[in-house]
Amino acid sequence: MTKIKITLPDGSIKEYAKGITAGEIAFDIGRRLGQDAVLAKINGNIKDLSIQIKEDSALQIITIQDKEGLDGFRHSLAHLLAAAVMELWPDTKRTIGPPIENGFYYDFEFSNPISEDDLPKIEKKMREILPKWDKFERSEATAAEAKKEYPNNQFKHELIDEFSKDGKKLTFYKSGNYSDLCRGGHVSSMKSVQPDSFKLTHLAGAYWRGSEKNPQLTRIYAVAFPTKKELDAYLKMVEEAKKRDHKKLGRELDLYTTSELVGKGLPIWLPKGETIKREIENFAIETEKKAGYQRVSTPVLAKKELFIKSGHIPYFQESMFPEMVLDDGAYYLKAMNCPYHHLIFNHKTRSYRDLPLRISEYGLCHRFELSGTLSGLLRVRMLSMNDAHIYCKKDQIEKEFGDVIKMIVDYYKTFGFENYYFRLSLWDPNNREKYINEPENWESTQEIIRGVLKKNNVKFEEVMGEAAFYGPKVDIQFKTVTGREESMSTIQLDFIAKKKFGLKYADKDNKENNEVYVIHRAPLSTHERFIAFLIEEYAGKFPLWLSPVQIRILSVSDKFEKYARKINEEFLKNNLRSEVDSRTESISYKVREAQAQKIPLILTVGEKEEKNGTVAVRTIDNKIHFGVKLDDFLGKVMKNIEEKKIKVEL
RNA sequence: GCCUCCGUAGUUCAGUCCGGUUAGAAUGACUGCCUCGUAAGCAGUAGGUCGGGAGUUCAAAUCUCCUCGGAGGCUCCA
Repeated sequence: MTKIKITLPDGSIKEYAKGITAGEIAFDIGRRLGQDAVLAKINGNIKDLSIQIKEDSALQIITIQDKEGLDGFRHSLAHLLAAAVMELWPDTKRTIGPPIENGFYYDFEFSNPISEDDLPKIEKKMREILPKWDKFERSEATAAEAKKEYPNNQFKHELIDEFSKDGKKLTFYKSGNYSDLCRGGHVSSMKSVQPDSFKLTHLAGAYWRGSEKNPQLTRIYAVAFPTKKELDAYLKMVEEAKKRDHKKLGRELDLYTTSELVGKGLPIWLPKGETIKREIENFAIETEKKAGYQRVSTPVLAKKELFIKSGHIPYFQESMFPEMVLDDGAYYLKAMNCPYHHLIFNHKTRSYRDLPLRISEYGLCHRFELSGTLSGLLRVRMLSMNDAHIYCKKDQIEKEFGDVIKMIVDYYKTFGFENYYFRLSLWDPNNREKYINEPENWESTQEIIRGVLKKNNVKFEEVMGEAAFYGPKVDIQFKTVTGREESMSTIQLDFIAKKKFGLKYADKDNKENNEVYVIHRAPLSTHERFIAFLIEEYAGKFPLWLSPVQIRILSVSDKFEKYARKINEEFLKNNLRSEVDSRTESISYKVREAQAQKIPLILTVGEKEEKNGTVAVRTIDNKIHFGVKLDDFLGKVMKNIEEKKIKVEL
């Protein structure tokens, strides 16, 4: 029999009979590896373990510990879920069941709707079936054969037609007596799967193939980890994350509220939330001033004609609040600031010397977002945008774009964000009707932006077909503590505004030039979303400069109230946000309450402090510093705020 | 907008499945006592048309329908 040489990841070479499967090799290397094996990477390509190897190859066994292996494990459980559902409700139409970040899901069309109360029943059935399963057996089928497996299931038929294009063979995988159309990627044996390593979590509606034009299916979500220990750890982490939820903390810390009488997606900022908002806004004003921006403010309403001119009507109309008809025409609430800024650009004759012109505003916009998408402060209908538009020539794009990226990185550094990456959204040249027809502009500006990202050495990925219709953009993606990914900041290049608004300037030779590029940017997102991120990122423990109450002074008893008031006056004079708690409660009680309010500096004053002109300081990390000289304290606090430090050190 | 789930004092929750005394608790608020040294002193008082509306019933927080609001998904997006 012919032998083949297999090179393993550690560089060692083993000889096997030609036609051996990767799964057999895994068992040959070690029993444990054989059990944990999920997939094989042969010469860099992910393959099924049952694939026969017929020539000299490099082989890496992928186990449940690897990303691909974990996916295989989760996907195997998706098969099990479908099997359980099909046993319980045989006339259900099954569709697809991929692995996802912490588990998997499977989409079904049930003939009678199920409810979340059915999940334990399904879970029980899965555990009943599990011991009857072992290896996944691969088989091939033609489209006609495959369709027979799914009578009346138009979803599977659609997939079969698609996958069998060009006469390709379809593959089925079977374990126990459950078989499903599948391209592979499973655990080598279900015997290695622990019955308590997964949990069905919730139901959700999901459109077939992600399009709202298609029927809506019932999606069953599950979490799954190789061991119960890991599953429990994950569930615990989710519980912890819930404690940081900005909706919960926003209420507990009196930052914002909502009212049915006002309407959904319309938060009401309370004094403490407003303080944070104002601090962030002041920071932005300061930063933008240094960066050469000019600040404006524009009305929240405008006539319909403005938004027709900008093209937002009808293109963006369904995301705008409906028109208000008055005696002199129809008005709309603005959903964006750009049209106004373009008018500002146009309000006088511009020269090349004016460029780049940077116009900024914290503009209050209103967008009629679908009610189902609203969520706390993360998705709202009232948006306080940290907006600005940069009007520049093509040869200035690189510098301006780069400066905005630097500004964003600096902002994030100040706020202490680390969990983010840049996403460059490009046009799709094969889908041209979606985009403004300026192929050369698309290609050249995308190249400029890509270069800027590389030059700034930031982590970024590229996505084709995600650009706005008027130009490429860069979004900065951020992961919330609950694991959801959201866009935080955005920079967009626009080469349609110049046409819509006839933007132009006089060139050096006094010729009219219409090549005005607009950069839209919102580094600090909207106040609403940004503060939602901050609350969760800091778990409500804001840095001193942002804290709504920076200092609370607790008097040990009535006798020391006067001293407490005196130092409070001193703090207030220095523009600090300080208050006195002189209630005749125990010190423990007052400390507890101040801690719950996450006040960064809790000062206690009694006999010793009054006599020595000192304070006892309790910092947010629960450390107590006794006998701190008042002047020292004040100096350190002022410096900390000035430098926008994240932590307080005394 | 669509799917699943949820809505009871300011807040967190019990009671809802299986309709039946004046709807409970904790915490917060208020009043009084306590004058207190670093995460909860003691006592009392007020606070709820059970999100809103309609229906079924002798009787509805509880069952049905509509509606408003919220959560998680889908689609969309800062």
